[in-house]
Amino acid sequence: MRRPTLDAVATRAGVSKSTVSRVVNGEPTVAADLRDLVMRAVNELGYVPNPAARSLVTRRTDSIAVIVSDPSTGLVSDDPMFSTVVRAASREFEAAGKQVVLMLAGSDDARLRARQFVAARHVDAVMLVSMHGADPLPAALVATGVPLVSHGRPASRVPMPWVDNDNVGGTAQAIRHLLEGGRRRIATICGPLDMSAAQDRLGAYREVLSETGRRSIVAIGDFTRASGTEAMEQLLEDDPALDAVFAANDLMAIGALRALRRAGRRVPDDVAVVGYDDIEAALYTDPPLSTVRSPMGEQAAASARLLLGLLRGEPAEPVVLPTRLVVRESS
Amino acid sequence: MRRPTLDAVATRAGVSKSTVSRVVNGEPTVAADLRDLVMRAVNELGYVPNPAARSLVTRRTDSIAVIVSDPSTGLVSDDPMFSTVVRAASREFEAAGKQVVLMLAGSDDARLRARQFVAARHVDAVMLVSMHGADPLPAALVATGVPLVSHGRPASRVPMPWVDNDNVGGTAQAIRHLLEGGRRRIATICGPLDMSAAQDRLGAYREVLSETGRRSIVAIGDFTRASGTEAMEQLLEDDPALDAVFAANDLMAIGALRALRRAGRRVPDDVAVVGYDDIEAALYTDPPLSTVRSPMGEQAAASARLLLGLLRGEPAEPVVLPTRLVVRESS
DNA sequence: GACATCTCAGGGAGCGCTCCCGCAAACTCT
DNA sequence: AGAGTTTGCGGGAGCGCTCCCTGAGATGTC
Repeated sequence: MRRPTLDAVATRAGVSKSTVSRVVNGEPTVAADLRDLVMRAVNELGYVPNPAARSLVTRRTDSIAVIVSDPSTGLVSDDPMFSTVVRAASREFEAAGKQVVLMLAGSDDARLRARQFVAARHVDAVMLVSMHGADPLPAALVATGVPLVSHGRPASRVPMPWVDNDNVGGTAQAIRHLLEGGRRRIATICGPLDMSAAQDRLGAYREVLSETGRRSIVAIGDFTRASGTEAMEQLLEDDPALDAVFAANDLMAIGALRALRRAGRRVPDDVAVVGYDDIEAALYTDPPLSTVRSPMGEQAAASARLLLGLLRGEPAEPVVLPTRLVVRESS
Repeated sequence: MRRPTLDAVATRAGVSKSTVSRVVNGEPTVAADLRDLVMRAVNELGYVPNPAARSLVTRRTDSIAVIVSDPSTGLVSDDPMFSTVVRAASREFEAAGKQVVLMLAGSDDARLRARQFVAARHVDAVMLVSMHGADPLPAALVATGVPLVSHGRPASRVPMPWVDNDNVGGTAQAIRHLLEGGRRRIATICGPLDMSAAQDRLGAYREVLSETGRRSIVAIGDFTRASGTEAMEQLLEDDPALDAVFAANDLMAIGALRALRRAGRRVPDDVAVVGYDDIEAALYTDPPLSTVRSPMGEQAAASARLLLGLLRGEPAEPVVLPTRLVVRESS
């Protein structure tokens, strides 16, 4: 038993396919009585348009790919960024009547699939999330001619609009705050350097310190809790006299807190800690974490809106959202 | 300028559309030399099949909806379950060549959209995540006749296979552990009671306590950190002499730790705390959290595999995955 | 060698929809 | 009142693919 088609509805309502199509698509040029007739037939038959047939002729799919770089190695992690960004973007897209196709660009294989998928015009547009600089996917997608937007400034120079938060300004606020608090040996745990957010935050840290004639103390993490712990241990070994640490995200700050606790350092008395992002967990650490609030959900929503605008033919310029320091008890 | 079609490839290769179709779909009944000829034309033209045209005739879409209940009220939260489950399921589906369409079933409007979307056969199958008992969506989806699976046993009686973890066994282990540690007044912070996981965990808590002749001390949360803090404050007020608390998930346990800290109770000396799930954050609390390890990612992957099996026509039975207590320093 | 069987390529219908075109009826205007 | 314009509906081509059917040539059988 097959689902009812436009033709079936037309026959039942005693009108033509064209009229049913017009009614279903909400065109105003249909007489009210005919419209009612058609709607009754639609409801009686439980008619739902076939999206494949529709998009075959319209060349639209009304769906948007959200492509997230996802490390294929290791376990799935509970990255709060993923949840916040994907949800916020999804809400925005769904409100605009667009379907969200989620793709994880972890392996080379997955990236190839994503490329093919977009090339096949399975989606009308693509939103890229947390791409690494070395990733060839963004450039490959630009070549398909599909509208694109990046959540976060792309690390490599690819021509596409993006939305980011003020990484430089936010970091500068954090470091100045530590300096004003009398901290003299301020270390940082930075993120993976092939990502623009990590680069920008590290750059701003260095910039502010060099302005005041202080030297940088850097350990490299990868934005995970575990890497924060490791990096902190490394820092304590490198410079046991450090009195503050700026972690490039909260997850690493949480990891650093653990390392400090195990090393017997008191926070903030011995070492001040400041994170970045202000995820919900930052409120629940002991002591509660000072951090730079980045509007992650807003950034994702703004990226989504930018892309929707692009789809309507509006121009798109990069957007930088403001950040602000939230001082709690860890600094 | 339009994308190349099957016809274009056929003309270029000097064969028929049918042959190109066979080659593209990997059918073995094509002579090797013809196959090479076709593949060369495909590559030269950059041909990618049009998925809409294909699914119009095959009545398959090769995509699967993952529908997650998402509270429309309030901010987007950084629920680690969302990240873990969605990623694990996506990986499984993508490995099987299926696209994942993510839908958030927050508002009634979104639920209606999801229903229509599935009714339109925009997807071949549906995976439901963390549905509430009162939600009419699961039953509505069953009515569409699309293959379904639920991540977590559905709270209401709807006929669909599901994968869950051993909520009862896991909770029982946790409570017995607290009893064996000499705890006498064991409270619980349970989840929203319209969810089966919350029901099962609360039921097992009550069961074990009543076996030993002890009374229940219950506060209700909603699986968020904030609700854990509130519930813990309530519990301390109701029974200041309590010496242990079992939180129905780690997020609420983390919230409870905060309330205990603010109330000046030492963990585990004054109050032992045990959570549920063993999310990564449980390792980073102070003290590290004892918890019941539920294989969340595995559960999601198993749900996905069950659904893929269903799609291949295999039968599907509910699955319950084992859990195990992980004792750390909070108990 | 005659006939049946098998293999593999091509022809073409048809999936369900949109949208252009044409036509008839209803207006408007001088 | 007649010609021109507008409005609303139906007819039908065509989107790009799959898959059934047909038939030519290769292979097998006695």
